[in-house]
Amino acid sequence: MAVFVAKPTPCHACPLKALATFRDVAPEELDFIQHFKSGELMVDPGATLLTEGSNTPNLYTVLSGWGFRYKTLPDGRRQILNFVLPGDFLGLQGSMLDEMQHSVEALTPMVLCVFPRDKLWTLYTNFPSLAFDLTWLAARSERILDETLLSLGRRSALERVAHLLLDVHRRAQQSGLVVNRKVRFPFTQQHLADALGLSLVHTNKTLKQLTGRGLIRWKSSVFEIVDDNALQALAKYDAPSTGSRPLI
Amino acid sequence: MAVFVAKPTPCHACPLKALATFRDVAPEELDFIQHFKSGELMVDPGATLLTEGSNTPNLYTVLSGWGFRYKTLPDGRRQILNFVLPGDFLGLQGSMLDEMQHSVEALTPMVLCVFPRDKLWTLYTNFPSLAFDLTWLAARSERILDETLLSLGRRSALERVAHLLLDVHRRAQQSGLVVNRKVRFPFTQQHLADALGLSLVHTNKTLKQLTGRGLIRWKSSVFEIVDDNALQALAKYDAPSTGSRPLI
DNA sequence: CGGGATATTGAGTTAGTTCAACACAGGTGG
DNA sequence: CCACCTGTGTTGAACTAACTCAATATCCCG
Repeated sequence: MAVFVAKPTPCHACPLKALATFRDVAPEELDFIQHFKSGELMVDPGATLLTEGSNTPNLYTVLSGWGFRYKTLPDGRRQILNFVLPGDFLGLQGSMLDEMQHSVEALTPMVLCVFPRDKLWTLYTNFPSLAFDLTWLAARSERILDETLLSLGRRSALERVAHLLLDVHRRAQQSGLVVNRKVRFPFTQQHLADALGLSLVHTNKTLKQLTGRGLIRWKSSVFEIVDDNALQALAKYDAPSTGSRPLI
Repeated sequence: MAVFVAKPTPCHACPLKALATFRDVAPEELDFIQHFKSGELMVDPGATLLTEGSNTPNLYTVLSGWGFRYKTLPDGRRQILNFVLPGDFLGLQGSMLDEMQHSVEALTPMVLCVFPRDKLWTLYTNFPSLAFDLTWLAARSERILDETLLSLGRRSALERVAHLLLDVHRRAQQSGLVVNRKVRFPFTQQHLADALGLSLVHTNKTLKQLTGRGLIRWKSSVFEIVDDNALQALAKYDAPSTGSRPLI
């Protein structure tokens, strides 16, 4: 299910550091992060690593693997808020406000960097640059949510599917998961549907349409964008530029 | 349109401090906020105070008045991301990431506290408690967006309208705008529709239904919740508790 | 009192849903 | 190695929630 490792990879060998999108970290910042980190968590696919209504004592950075953040209604309807990829930061809401109001589930095996919440305050007092990074991360996910909200509220199914695929693809690319224009998508059409606010059937038909028009290819979990320009035009997609992102 | 006042109300007389939901601020924090604040901005209804794609040199706290945050698609479709009430903080995305990706428009005359972005870093280095507050605010708006996303993705029109009304009502209450169970709503049904991802006509019909069932009253801009319990049950509404919020 | 914005209502249309059947793939046990 | 089983994907048909169009009513302001 989920295994905690107290003696993990040291931060100076962090796999995320290699990625182009991350900002340079000063040695003393890295030292602090290392000190802040209590261990690593390894999670199996399908496991729930954060639960709505509960109260985690930890914060997490995703080192590898995919997951998704979601909420449910009492009768079981599920809305996926966003997919979680390497470099994403989890659990801030639980630490800042009183409790987590969403859940997170793993789609693949995941490795997470674990930070105890009670050391969070030292981060704010001793490392303003990292505190700034945390706010930066929060602002970034807010922006992503804004964009998703626009999609669910005002884009047609076709535009919506196109937009999500473009966005997931771009984020996967930033995490170095796109090889030779191809990514392995670890989620099902049901996950897509729940992220898009559509039914499974209609999601399927819409995907079919995108494939039929020669815009994408998605066969046995390998996904590829065939006609990037056409897809972007259809989705009214603006690639969000954010500058380089923090490591923590 | 918009007038900047350099010599405004001092922070120790801040109208927000009186509200129950705000946390106590230490005198030296208040001094810093005062120092951080460069003036006040008075905005007329209908004026756009932040524009998508632009780059504000300022951050704002809403002292009084209503507004809304929104995004548009190239063909004009508009999605209202959330309504803006006193105590809300604006412009963080513009300061953290490179540019604003949404706009903000005033619904009533608004008074905003203005903070220059270039002093933001001193806040992080000198006042970790306030830096923490900023992250707290970002986490809070993220939570609100999560909830909205669940609504747009998975709630029916009736549930959705009910949910939004409950939420706006609650936030208005926290800002001290609810008197005798009644609030003055400064927005039109078109605004509601754009916030809900529904058409104007359907929003109207749905409101009618809520009124007909005796759940709400909304006549010449005065809004009132008649049957709180029934409305909450219908909306599957969970009142989010956050503890006390920061002043900045 | 007139005019523009907002709200209301009915009628017809459609995008997306639900239901139901079937196809396909991979994984397991006999 | 095959038969089966379960989860996922695909497709058609019928249905409906929400949309668009269009006309009318009401409100507010100068």
